[in-house]
Amino acid sequence: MKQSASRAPARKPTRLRILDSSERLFAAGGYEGVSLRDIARDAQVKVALVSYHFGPKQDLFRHVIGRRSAEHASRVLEALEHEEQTAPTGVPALERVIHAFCSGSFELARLPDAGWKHYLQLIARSAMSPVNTPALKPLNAAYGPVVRRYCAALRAASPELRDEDLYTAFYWVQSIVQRMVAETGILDRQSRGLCRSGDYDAHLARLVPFATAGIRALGTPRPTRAKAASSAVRRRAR
Amino acid sequence: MKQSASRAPARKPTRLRILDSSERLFAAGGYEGVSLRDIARDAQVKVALVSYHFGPKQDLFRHVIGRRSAEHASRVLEALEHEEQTAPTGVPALERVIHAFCSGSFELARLPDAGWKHYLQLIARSAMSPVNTPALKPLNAAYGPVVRRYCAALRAASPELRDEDLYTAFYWVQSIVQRMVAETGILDRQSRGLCRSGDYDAHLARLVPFATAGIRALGTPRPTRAKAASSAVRRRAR
DNA sequence: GTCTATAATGAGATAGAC
DNA sequence: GTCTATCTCATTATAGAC
Repeated sequence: MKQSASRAPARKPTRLRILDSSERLFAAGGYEGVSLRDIARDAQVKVALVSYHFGPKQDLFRHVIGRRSAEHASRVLEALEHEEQTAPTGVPALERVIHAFCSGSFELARLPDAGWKHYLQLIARSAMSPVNTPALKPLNAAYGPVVRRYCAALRAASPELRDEDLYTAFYWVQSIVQRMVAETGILDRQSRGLCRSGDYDAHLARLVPFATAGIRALGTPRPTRAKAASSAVRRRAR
Repeated sequence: MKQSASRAPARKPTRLRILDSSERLFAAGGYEGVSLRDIARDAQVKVALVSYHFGPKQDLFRHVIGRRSAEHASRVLEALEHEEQTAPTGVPALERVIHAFCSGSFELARLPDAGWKHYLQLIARSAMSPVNTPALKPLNAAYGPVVRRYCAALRAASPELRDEDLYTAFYWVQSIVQRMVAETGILDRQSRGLCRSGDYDAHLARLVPFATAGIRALGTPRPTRAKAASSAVRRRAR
């Protein structure tokens, strides 16, 4: 909390500038797509300073993740706990669980501090890699409890669902949330500007009923699944 | 179609081996995460041969995309056209449109030829980058018509939906499909082995009713959205 | 088509002066 | 903490012999 003595425009501390630049560039270019030199240039420091403060590149990357993962995870968890405390029966309804999960990330994505958006883009990107990104272990550690608690809440909210349906459906909700906070611009283009990536109010208002109805539909018995699969799979003309 | 004269184990042509290795490695490591040397080693050729056959790295990447994008796009389109031809009214029901879209990719993902899986992983990964991957323009060209045709079919199948809801919901279905064919292994771990990434029959049997019910729910009028947004957004304790 | 050789650049990391 | 200087290695790409 010490303040600079001069009247010169107070520059952010070096470590912070490096972290912010890393976060932004890693989110845009991926771990391998960004060099320490890119980061140093963006942060307006010499390259050696990056290594001095954070060691090897992998450690810098883990610092970027570790700076926000715990707070993100507790945010999402607290949203669920708030629902559990305010629900009359102690068991929040399905749509409240969905709402808590989605809004927990959406609220961070639209904060004026763009850092949160970059962080969320970064983990969305990391979660799409089929192979071990340097952040895989720390991410699992941070978000494992979140997944477990939400699965338990979903289980309580929809006892008619089978476990496989529940896990898969929750995975799909995660996929959608990560995709939206990634703000790739694809939706804006596909809709010719009708939908805007940053309109999280609209996304939330649509996603909650969409996911709720989708999950409920999995609980209602449906044809033996052989029918749905056979009709088009057999058409192998080409 | 010429066959080798000797009895030695027929090796695939060089260009093909390079393309297959590139596809596999790019899918796993991303464009920047894989070097031409990695590819040459995997394909068991000298590095110079890669440049000789495909020019600079970006051109190689575009060759990898271009080799399958047209066929993938027509597969997905043909699935829709087949539904349109067999539907009594000429307008396939919502769930048939969803089914056509998902099965069009799922069928390719589980072919014995792993190349298709790698290709699908690669485009799923590229679609998550917030910034221009070298494949962005060719991908838009190949899949633009697919998106337009499916949006039109969804519009015809659910006239009660607003355009914004339709575009967003279809974008979510795309997100889920891409996520599933990416086969990251995350779902397997979250479900502790209960769900398996490669079980596309199960995925399809769940995704069609999930998405159908989700989209239908967007057509039913719902509270002014101010309610859903206000209840939890205002809790900003931290 | 395939090879060796090499050019030209950029990468991550460290040593040591200030 | 910050800088300059440098080391070592890997990268893409090309030239030219076979």
